[in-house]
Amino acid sequence: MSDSWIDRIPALARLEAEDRETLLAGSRVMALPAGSTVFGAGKQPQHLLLLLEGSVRVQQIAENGREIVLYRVHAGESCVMTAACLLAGDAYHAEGIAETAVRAVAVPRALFDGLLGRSALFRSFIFDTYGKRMTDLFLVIEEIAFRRLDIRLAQLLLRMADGDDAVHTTHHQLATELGSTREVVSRQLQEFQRRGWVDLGRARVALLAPEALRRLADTR
Amino acid sequence: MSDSWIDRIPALARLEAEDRETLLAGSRVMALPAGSTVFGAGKQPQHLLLLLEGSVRVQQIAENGREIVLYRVHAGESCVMTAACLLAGDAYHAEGIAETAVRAVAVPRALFDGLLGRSALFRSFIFDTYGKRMTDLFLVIEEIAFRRLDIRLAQLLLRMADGDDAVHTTHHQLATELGSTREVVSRQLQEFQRRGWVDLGRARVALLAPEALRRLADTR
DNA sequence: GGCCCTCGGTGACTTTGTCACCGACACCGC
DNA sequence: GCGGTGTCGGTGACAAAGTCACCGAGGGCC
Repeated sequence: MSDSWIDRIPALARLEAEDRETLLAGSRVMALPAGSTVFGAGKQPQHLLLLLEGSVRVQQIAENGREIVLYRVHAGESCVMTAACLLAGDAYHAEGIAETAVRAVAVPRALFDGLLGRSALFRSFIFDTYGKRMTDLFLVIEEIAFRRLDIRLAQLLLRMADGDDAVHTTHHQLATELGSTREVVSRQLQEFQRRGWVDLGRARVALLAPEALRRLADTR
Repeated sequence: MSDSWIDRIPALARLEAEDRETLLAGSRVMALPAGSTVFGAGKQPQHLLLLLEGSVRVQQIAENGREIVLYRVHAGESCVMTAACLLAGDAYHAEGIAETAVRAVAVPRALFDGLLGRSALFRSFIFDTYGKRMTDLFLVIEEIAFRRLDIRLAQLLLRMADGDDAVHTTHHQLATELGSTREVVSRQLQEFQRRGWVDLGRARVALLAPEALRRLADTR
């Protein structure tokens, strides 16, 4: 039991030996290719997912086709959405997509509930993520309801930039991150380009003046 | 122990005698006047709240003063926000306001965690509310990001109407429910009035043609 | 009556979203 | 190389929503 997947999740590495054994014995490690649908779209999961590697993008899709990214689940985190909708028996209103190849642990429902009962550590691990997701959603609401798009776009570009100050993403993807539409994002990017702040290519935005973007991003 | 506040919460009425006693002994019933701030605005609570009577409106406020109602906690429900932010140690991003006079039970943190461990029933009670809140937030995001305001306003009016097809609310309050602004709501209401669907008075909207509003509310 | 605060109406303007359409580019098979 | 096909992004015209500044009407209170 010395070197198992449990040690990849810091919050769980300190589980008591007994709980650790139960978790290891009862759960199953699975691999998912990039782009696969982890949950949602009607599928009713029977497991709690713990992410070991990769990241999962959770997004909502409206019937008119517009999408918005809600939050991301990263390695070492649990996907409480599955837990909540599982235990509450509620239908999904969002879907999870593997952004990269993903390795995850599937914990069956009964084991999940049992561990919640036995281990205070496991409980606080789960509740932590819960609170985090909640906070994420509050932030999303605040952004789309109250903040200007140009400011949010500037922030997004800075956040997504690689070491060479370039963003390799389509306008459509940027729009989805912001809960907006391609046309609006395109026009805003053109405005940035007109000001000499960025250079636009196919599925690529080069940041020529990150400081200017930063100034905009920092405005209230 | 025959007739206590626990019996007001159906999900907890079936708690085992022992847990029931612990909960009764360790928690405290409190009363709050209408309009008081239940949580938020920097206050860090040390209790989980269970609502016995009344309702609490949870809303977010931006620095520019715009507000949006996120969800409501009703009698018989727990305010998991307090729990989550409590256990995660996270700061509040929302505030809870008593809409009516409120009677609630404050469960200390240690007792809350203990019960989570001992009682599967209590766990599922808490997780149910968690899932419900999550779903509420998804709905809010979908609404403000993707749905037309006139449709949402029509739905809101129908939902808030009393027995006489009248809504006793200011335009500002309606705007807060929708995450919009007073001017926009005012103009939309005037459009409804122009069509003969409503009659407007001070802090009052009379629904003259609920069927017409219903038709609008039902459009995709 | 005078004061003050809340409530709502209004015009001019900006920002954001929608719709329909178009051309440029990349990849693929031949 | 050539043509086909799908993705990507540019565009104009317009509609919906939000912003700003200001105004007047009502209602409670001294």
